[in-house]
Amino acid sequence: MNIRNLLSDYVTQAMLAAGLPAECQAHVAASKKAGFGDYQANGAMGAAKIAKAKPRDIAQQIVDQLQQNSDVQVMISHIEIAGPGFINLTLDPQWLAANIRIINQDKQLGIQDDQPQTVVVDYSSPNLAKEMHVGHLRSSIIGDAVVRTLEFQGHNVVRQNHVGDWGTQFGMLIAELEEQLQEGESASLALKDLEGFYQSSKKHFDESEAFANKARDYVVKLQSGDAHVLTLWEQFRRVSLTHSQEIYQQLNVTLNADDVRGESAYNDDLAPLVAELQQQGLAVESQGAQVVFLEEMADKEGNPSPVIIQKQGGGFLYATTDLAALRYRSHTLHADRVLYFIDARQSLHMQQVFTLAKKAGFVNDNISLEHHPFGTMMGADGKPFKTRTGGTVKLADLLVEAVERAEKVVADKNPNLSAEERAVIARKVGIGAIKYADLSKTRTNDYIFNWETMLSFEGNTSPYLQYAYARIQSIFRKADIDVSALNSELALNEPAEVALSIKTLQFAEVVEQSTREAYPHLLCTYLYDLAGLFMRFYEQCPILKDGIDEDTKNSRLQLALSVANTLNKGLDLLGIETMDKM
RNA sequence: GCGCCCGUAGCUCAGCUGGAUAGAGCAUCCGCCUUCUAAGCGGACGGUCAGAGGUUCGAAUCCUCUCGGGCGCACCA
Repeated sequence: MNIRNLLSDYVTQAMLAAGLPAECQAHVAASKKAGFGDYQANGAMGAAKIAKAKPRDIAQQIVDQLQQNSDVQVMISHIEIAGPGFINLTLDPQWLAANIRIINQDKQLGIQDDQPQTVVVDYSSPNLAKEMHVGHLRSSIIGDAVVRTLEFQGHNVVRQNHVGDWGTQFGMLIAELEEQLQEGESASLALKDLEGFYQSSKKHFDESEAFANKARDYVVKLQSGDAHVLTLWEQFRRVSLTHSQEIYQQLNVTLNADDVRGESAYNDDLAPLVAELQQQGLAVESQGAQVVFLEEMADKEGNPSPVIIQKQGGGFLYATTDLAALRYRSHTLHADRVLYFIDARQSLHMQQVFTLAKKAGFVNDNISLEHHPFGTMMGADGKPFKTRTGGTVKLADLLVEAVERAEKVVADKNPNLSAEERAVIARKVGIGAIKYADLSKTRTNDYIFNWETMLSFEGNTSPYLQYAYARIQSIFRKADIDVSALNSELALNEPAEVALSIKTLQFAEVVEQSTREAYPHLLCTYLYDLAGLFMRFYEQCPILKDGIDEDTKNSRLQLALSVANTLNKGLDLLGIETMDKM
């Protein structure tokens, strides 16, 4: 149940019934200020211009029609026209109360997408040659939040972890691995420190001519399918994927081994793909390379945008692999949408690949190809986030630090917890804080990573939301009844109760918008507002205190339940865990 | 040079398809715990929405230009 869509439908019907042209839009939105109703329809002003009439007269005609609609009569308690022609709509508390009861009986919290789509989501996609670092954080957690939300809406989501598991650097790594294995190391032990391994093999490569030649030879052997080299490559790949998988587990990211479909998976498709582009007359030789010139993306002077799909030496590039992946995603996975959560710096590349894929017929006509870029994670100095010594921050280290810092705060705030409880809470709080700090910002901007603001746990942070949830659970424990079994009439008398009910019932609107635009921060803002309204309700509307009659108590318990369920689900969609105590 | 993104309170950020008096948090200051968890609540202070034009009933939001910042632009991914 989506309040805004519902009202939008009613207002649109009313506008048509009032004889206004179909092009007129209802423009329904939640009101920003108290005193302007709960929702407002702003379409009368625009319609007045089209109909060449006075805005307030048009508004009155719309209102007259609305008042004849029996559904509106149930839903809306008060309609007024204000200012130049705003139509302010106040929701009926009884209608709100009835809907709170409905969502309390519904695991989907009133959310059901009527048109399930197949959505392929490309996210995380680390390079297996190196250890996962902070640069992978945003893609992994933003992508995962959108994936979880799409699945909750009932879409068929196909995760694609397009890992970097192919290319020239693997010759060097495999050669290094071979040497260390000969010294009696096991693969998993040799690769325990993946970052160090990469550096030592790079050093080896730079310093030893013999080793460098071997590395180059292994690249060729790898690509021609040499059994020995392939075995080494598989060992390397397996260990590296295990590293990633550990990170996903700690981060509570839903990717697993089945979702991995790396660059190597498209290896056999690349040569035929280039041949096909040549046959279509799209790819031409230029300076020894195979290039497609896209006039669709020409610059001011009309110079088409070049996409190199094969190097002069015959090697393929990531554009080629991405094209092959796109074809697979459209023709084999039958995607309606393909979402890419990739750094904003890749925008030009993504646009080229999308344009070319459509032009060459590698994707179906009505597919939606979407690059959802994000900015860089910055340090407090406003420069890309690095360690004190200027190195790359490993994701594993970052997560450990988050949990350690959280544990100190948890111990400080609540000394009554057992060591076991404290450890579990610290993990959920620390990981949640790091994820929420990222998810709550508009993804397209760079964002400044700051331990202090993130773990101060005040204001718009995940602990605030988790705390709101824990407070509600604490009430339920104290009430000592099965709150989910309650199903009596609610009475929403206090302004804090009404405001909280409305916000709770707006969950569906926010979920819809956040997947449509792939913006999890909309969900964060919503949850923060919801938690804030709950805190106010908590202060103003006692539930279990003396002097509260049974009906009021049961009403408030049910309202609190709807909030708890919404907070829990909302945080779950962000990949953040809740707890009953903290 | 061309292209993309960005510029909102001292700091970190919201501001939805143009809507009514631009909102939070932090910081600063003032209140509220013999407890439904103070990781909280209430209040105060704080803005020429980078600047200039334009579009219109109405612009932080759309268009143009200027300034300032970030990032891309043929054989790495």
